[in-house]
Amino acid sequence: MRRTSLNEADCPIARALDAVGDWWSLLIVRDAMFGLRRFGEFQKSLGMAKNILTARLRGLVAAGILDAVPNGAHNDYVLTRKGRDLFTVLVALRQWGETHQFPEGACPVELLDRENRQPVGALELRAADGRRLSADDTMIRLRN
Amino acid sequence: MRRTSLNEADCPIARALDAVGDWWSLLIVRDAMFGLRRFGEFQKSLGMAKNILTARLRGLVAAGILDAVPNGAHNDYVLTRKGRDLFTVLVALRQWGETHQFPEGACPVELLDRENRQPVGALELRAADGRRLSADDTMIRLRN
DNA sequence: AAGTACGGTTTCATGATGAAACCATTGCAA
DNA sequence: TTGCAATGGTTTCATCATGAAACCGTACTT
Repeated sequence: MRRTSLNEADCPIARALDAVGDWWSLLIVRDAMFGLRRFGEFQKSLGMAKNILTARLRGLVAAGILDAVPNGAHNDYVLTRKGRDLFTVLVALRQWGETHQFPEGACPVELLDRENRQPVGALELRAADGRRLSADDTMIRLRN
Repeated sequence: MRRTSLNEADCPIARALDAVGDWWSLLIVRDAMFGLRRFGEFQKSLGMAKNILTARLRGLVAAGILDAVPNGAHNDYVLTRKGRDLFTVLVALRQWGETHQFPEGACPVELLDRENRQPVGALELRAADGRRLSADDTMIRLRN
């Protein structure tokens, strides 16, 4: 996959990208979250080369993001807890893409609250005491 | 950069990844958000090849994520609004990396609320009416 | 028994990446 | 003013990753 490995990095962002920072992995996770599970479904949805898909699926399984569960002759690829926890990352990318990669209001896909079919709100970062935080309100600290 | 282009995709996640889905871009943005702005600072921080850094900086400028502002003989690379809005994406990756790519509590870097120096809370997704939402509470819809 | 769909693997050409060398400009010092 | 080093790149080239296509084995259909 990647030439230089970041899985020893101190930064959790770097380590996260080491697992899912390539061109395809997050799209596979997106499709898995939508319900796809078969090799052919992913391949058709993503239009990617089959050998690359094989490599990515193996990588995601090795990373503990997908489980390969035997089903008949072949495997179903289903998200683990770790994989499902990428939901927030996907939502963040989605919301950024909606507002910055489409003309105003032109994004044809919406993420809705299932209960009342309304668009969801923007992801929010809050302090322990509940205040909303922006980038400037935060800082990085190295532990000990 | 990428062999197959996703900038025509309907999915905002795909479009987002088309801009920042490669190995280095989000790490550059992370560093820029931390305050780095000079070519040499990025190169030293990331340890990446200079020609690749050149290509990535150009790509990020072309995508409107960084501005190249002349400073003396050379450029400073500073985040645009669009680039700063990637903060949420970075926080999502950070939180996922903290919990899943390190042993429990072993992540050496913390994101703090600047005001009271406490760790920030987890990113939250909420419905219009304020309910907290998980993946299962949401659905995708194609507009019209 | 033959055909077809599925889930891959193999092969090969080509594009992206990375290391190293190279170069131009600026700042500084002798 | 000349020389030298630091900065910010660009060029070159070897190597790795990607992608298209062909191929293959198994299972299910007819």
